[in-house]
Amino acid sequence: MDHLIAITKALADENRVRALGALREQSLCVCQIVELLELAPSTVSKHLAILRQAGLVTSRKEGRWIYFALPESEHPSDVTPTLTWLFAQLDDSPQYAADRKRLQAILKQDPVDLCQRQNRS
Amino acid sequence: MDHLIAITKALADENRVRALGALREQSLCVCQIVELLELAPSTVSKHLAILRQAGLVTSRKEGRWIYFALPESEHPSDVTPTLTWLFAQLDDSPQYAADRKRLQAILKQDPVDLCQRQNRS
DNA sequence: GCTATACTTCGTCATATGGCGAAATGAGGA
DNA sequence: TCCTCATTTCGCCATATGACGAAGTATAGC
Repeated sequence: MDHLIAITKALADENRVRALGALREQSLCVCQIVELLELAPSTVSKHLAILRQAGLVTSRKEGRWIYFALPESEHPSDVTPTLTWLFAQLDDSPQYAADRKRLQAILKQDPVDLCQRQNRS
Repeated sequence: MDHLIAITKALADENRVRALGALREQSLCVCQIVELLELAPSTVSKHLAILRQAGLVTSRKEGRWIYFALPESEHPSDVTPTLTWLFAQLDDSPQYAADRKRLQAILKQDPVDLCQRQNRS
């Protein structure tokens, strides 16, 4: 029950749901999610930590960057049904559609530039 | 998206999830859910209002009693996939098993007695 | 009508949550 | 070694949430 509630609490925030939606197609580094959600890096970092503790995302360090991704579906503690349900709910959402579109533009930019612009402001 | 977040927020509380689990088999009046959750009637009422606003339960007045139930699966705004997912998650939960057992005992009691005992304390 | 009572609404409180900026961490490159 | 910089952790604040009891609503029964 504790794990289930950790999952539902993690999903009970629009920005965290949007982050999951963004990770549906590919893994992303923090600065790309910061760019999408337009929140402070520290805030996004906290959101991602909550998602990770619930087992809804994994993170992998690659040099100075940390990439977040959805867990492998082969993983034992399986949150796949949860994500399947969530994405089904998301498919009709205008917010999700808008995020997908904006994400395409973000992915075209160099992550280095993204981060530097975020630190400057 | 707003509706989705209303649903996830409604599910982000253990007592509300337990209430949904209790309603899986049959509809219940408020005093029966009060008895199960061991919370003040006013607290339970608020929880049920949140579940109702999210469309996860319906309520039907019958004399002095108000019965809560899961929505009919034929209903247009369908939360069935949500409840299906939730119950699948719940099936392995010891808390859910314990609640089911306790609920059997509660159902054997006269609701009138339940309510009167709750008002007395 | 009046009373009893099942439930909801209101007011209040303690704690949880989500936001930010400043400081800490840790890996790459000069 | 020292600096840069992507990310996290910390400290703080405003608001949201969950709990209760008291007061309000509405219905059954006298």
